[in-house]
Amino acid sequence: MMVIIWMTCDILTEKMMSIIYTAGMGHSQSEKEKNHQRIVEVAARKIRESGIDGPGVAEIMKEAGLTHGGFYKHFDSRDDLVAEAVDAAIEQGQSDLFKAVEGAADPLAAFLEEYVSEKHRDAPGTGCTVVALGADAARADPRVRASYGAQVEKYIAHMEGLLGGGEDARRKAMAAVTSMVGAVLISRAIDDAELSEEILAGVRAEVPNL
Amino acid sequence: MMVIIWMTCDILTEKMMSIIYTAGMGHSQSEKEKNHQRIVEVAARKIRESGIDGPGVAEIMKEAGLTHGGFYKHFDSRDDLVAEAVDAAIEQGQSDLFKAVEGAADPLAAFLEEYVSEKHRDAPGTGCTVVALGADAARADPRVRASYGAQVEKYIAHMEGLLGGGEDARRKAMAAVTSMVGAVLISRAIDDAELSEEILAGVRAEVPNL
DNA sequence: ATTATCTATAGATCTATAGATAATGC
DNA sequence: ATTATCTATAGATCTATAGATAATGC
Repeated sequence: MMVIIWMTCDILTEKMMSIIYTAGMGHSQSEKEKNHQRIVEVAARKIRESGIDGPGVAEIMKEAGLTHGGFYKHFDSRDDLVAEAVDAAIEQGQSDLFKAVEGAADPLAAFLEEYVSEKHRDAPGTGCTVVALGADAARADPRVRASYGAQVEKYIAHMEGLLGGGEDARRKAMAAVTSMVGAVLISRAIDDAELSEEILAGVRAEVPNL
Repeated sequence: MMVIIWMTCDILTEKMMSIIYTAGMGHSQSEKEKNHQRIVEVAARKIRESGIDGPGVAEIMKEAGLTHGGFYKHFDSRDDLVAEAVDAAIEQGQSDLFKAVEGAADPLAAFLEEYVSEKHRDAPGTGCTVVALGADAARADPRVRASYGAQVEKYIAHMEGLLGGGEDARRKAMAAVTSMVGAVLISRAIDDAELSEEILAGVRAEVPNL
């Protein structure tokens, strides 16, 4: 999408010209970096929505405002994009989550309300990658599996802190994380809206009792 | 695969001829039913291993000992096969699970040891469909989502019984089922073998404390 | 005659590449 | 001159179909 801004002043500096032209054509190095980042961001959303094999290269490029032929000047292969996109998806999903709960009076309750929610269920494209990749991750590139594993470990450590010490806090944290991930996964899959909500509410209520 | 048995006796009855021929050629109605069932069974395993979109029609037919052209005399579309295969996968996975734990002294412990196990983790093709379809189910045909939801409800009801009554038994059962599903899902995806086993062991140990 | 399966292929994908085009940056 | 992107296409899929072949079953 190219937006042309007509200016009433008579002089366009070289810099301004450059920005306007490259916004549409994109042949400078700084534009390439922005394009690269946009491709990754589009892919990070679409693979969470449609699975790792879901979106094609042409579809991703089109949504990033480019044609599919240019893709291979940015990435050696589709798998390379996926590896980058999974990392971006993990980072964005975690960052949004932590931002939403920071400073909460009851951090555990806030974390559960944010994660085990209908809002999260209905927005896989911007949500947690551990849920969204589901069974895909087990069949994916080693890089994807490594990133996935690191993120799971991070969630467990975070939950261990929220559940407040104790001898078997780590074990409880693993039960909590698996339950939260399972709840969002299942709530997305089932067609019975009532059961879907009941499962989310049930897990939100039970995890603090672990 | 066609096995021809050479017999030393001189007389082959019509019935015997029929069996030998149709085993290879398969043009009788009873053979068609067997072929249909074999296609469904192969698909039920392969979609749990590779996802709903994973195996192609040709690949499934080949593994069932047929050529891909004949597929559409058995099913109107690939989606129709998937809907049937998901039901078969759910039935087989549940049946194997319940058979393995029936008559156990401690039914809850037996259920957990069977489900939240490395054996289950390493055999998705014959395991629980709720885990194996993961995020695929959310994007699938309404028939698949309906079957998936019914199976989740069945697991919750079963777990409610195992956790032994109580006021919030159903809520605890939902936490238990989501944790079990999440644990097997995550244990399959991560590349760190130690963490994978730790998560399974942790959930096995914590679910009875719910 | 009917039908279950086979061979062959149409038409629609999808990943990746080749060569042209139009910009940047020395 | 270099390079980021574009158009066009090769080659490999995949679903679905058409018509031939070889069996069943009246």
